[in-house]
Amino acid sequence: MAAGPDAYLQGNIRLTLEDPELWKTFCEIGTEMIITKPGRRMFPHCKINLSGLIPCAKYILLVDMVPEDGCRYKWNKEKWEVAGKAEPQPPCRTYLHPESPAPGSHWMKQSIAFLKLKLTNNTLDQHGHIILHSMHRYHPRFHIVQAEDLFSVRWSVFQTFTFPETSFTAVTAYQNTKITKLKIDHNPFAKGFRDEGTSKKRRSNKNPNLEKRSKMSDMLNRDSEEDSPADFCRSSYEGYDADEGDLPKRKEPDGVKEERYSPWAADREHSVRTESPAGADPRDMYNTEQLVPAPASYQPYRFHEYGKSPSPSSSVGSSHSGSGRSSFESRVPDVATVPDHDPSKPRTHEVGPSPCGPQPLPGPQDYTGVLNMTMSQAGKISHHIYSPYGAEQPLGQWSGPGPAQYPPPHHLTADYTTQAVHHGYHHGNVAEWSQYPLFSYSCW
DNA sequence: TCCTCTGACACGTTTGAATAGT
DNA sequence: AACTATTCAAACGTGTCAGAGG
Repeated sequence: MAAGPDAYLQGNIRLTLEDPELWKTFCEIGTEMIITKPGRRMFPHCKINLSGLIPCAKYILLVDMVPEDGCRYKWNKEKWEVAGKAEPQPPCRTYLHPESPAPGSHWMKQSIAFLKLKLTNNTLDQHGHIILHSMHRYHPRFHIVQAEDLFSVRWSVFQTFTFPETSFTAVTAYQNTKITKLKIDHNPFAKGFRDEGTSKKRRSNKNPNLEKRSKMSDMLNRDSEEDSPADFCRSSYEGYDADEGDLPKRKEPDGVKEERYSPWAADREHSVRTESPAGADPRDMYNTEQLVPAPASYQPYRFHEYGKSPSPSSSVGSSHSGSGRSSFESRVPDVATVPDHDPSKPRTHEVGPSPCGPQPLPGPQDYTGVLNMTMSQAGKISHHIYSPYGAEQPLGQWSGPGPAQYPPPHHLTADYTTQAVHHGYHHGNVAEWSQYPLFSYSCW
């Protein structure tokens, strides 16, 4: 797949985010994603390109959401402010791409969209949507697992990719009118709300509030013309770092180009990646999280490279090429390996929170998912894998929708889950990985 | 009073079955 | 009879808005 020339070669697998410019546009303002009880799709969508896979080997693609930090936020007069500590994490769920598992050739031949991924704030959700807290910040992680089926995933290599520009704040109603406008402008489903749209009827009925919105919209239009993205960013997040001394520092280093991006992204890069001890565990050689090299502004925040960073020139150069795509390649050998799994090791919190890792989350974490899996360790996992095509399909009913040309996946075992959590992601961000299990739920 | 969340609503897109045409 | 193109309605995905509730 044509990853842009900005993709620097770090390994075999290259993952490219589609529409990075759109993502960045949102990110600069502070992306918000609506979460609803029945579940809401993301916009922009998570859409990626993959290359460097072994054409005949099968892979499984997964997405999950991880908190950016341990804070809750509030929208106060045109900017986000910290509003206290985060609520206990809801059950962590993982979205399995409906076509998984499929050969590398299949994944590489076209873009891979996670269109049906839905976000919800309903902690009792029965549809397998990803559960998030409103007014909290998250970012998606993309996982690529080489595995013949979901059973063999346990022995496979995880490769995880994140894109700084995809971080967002979960909300039940849009807070920033600039985001609303952007969504309306870019989401075809919201065409009816565009100014030039045909829905004058509705808009002409405006109440004072609506009028205010309209004015705001006009202002926004002007803003868009007059303000640089950096200004956008600053206007939304000013004062945000000054609120709580013990909360993650949000201020950008002076003169760093990160100013172009929202503190969401930049902050995460600081807290999660920059200071992580690299390659502390030999297993890291097989399990990595890849921070996608983004435009130059992200460079200082590049995630640890296990002591073998690509030359800055190559990465910087690539990031400037403006290919219109964020991409990243994994350096991890693209082969299935058997993790050095020691079942006697503690399952959770086996390593104390790294001082370099993300802010520890407050309060008791909800490990429902992990517990489900762990308790069923002797056999197949007992929790459900949900399918939008058959809501109540129990685990094991993986007869996939659509691409039935691929053998139906098998079961995930509990052991697999714990491995995924404690081996698949055992690297510098130990606290993060151990707190956010990968496979408490799967769905498609 | 403020903030957050919810559900009904209008409007647009997507999807798939039914029908017509070749 | 088989295939393709078109039509149409239902389902679905959006943001808006008023009101509930803490």
